[in-house]
Amino acid sequence: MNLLFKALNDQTRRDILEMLREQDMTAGDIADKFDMTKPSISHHLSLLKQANLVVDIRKGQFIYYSLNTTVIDDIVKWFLKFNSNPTENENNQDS
Amino acid sequence: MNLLFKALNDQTRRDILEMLREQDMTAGDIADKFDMTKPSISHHLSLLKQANLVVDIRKGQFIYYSLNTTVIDDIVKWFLKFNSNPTENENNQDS
DNA sequence: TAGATATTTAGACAAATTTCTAAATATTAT
DNA sequence: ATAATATTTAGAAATTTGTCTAAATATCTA
Repeated sequence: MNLLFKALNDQTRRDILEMLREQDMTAGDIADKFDMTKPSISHHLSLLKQANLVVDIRKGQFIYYSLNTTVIDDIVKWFLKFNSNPTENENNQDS
Repeated sequence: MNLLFKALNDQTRRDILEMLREQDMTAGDIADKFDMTKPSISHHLSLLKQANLVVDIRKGQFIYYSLNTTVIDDIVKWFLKFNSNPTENENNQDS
């Protein structure tokens, strides 16, 4: 969970995920969409990869990045815990 | 979204959320659960509050913290985008 | 009012993060 | 082989973050 939340804690990386939702892209094409150097984007892609949010496949000179949505399922599960009452709780302090 | 992901990007803060899922707690009681000073916990609570993930209510000397689950709905919605194929326009948000 | 308790605010500092430039690696084409 | 293109790695600088201690604020009680 740590790497996952860390990867998501950056607007550029979230933007990359949203772009990859539309279609797979090469590292260079991704970098072209941002006002940022290629090494910086490469670093962001590395963090997304560490979190297993994306997968990369080399095709010749190019490296294609694509979403891995199975991790999304895990994180959604983590959040859904908070929407179900743990012990049917109205054990709250009311005035 | 920025404050939200920022708030979630810390194990201590995620632990606090999980504790508040069970029951509302005072700042002091929360701090007692961690090997960390009260000012540090107070800072974490401040970030959770900025993200609107928790709400605080003073009762006398004590300040009670409790979860705000409406924000969870928003973030889950953000994630569920990634589980529906954009080009084929399939909507699987019901669950 | 004074003292005790609960909590936050302020300021400092080390560690982590983001970004850059320069250089390295991998592949393709001439 | 050499050059060109695509991408990553390395190292450095600026910023942000997490934590601490000390001090401030708020409330309760004797």
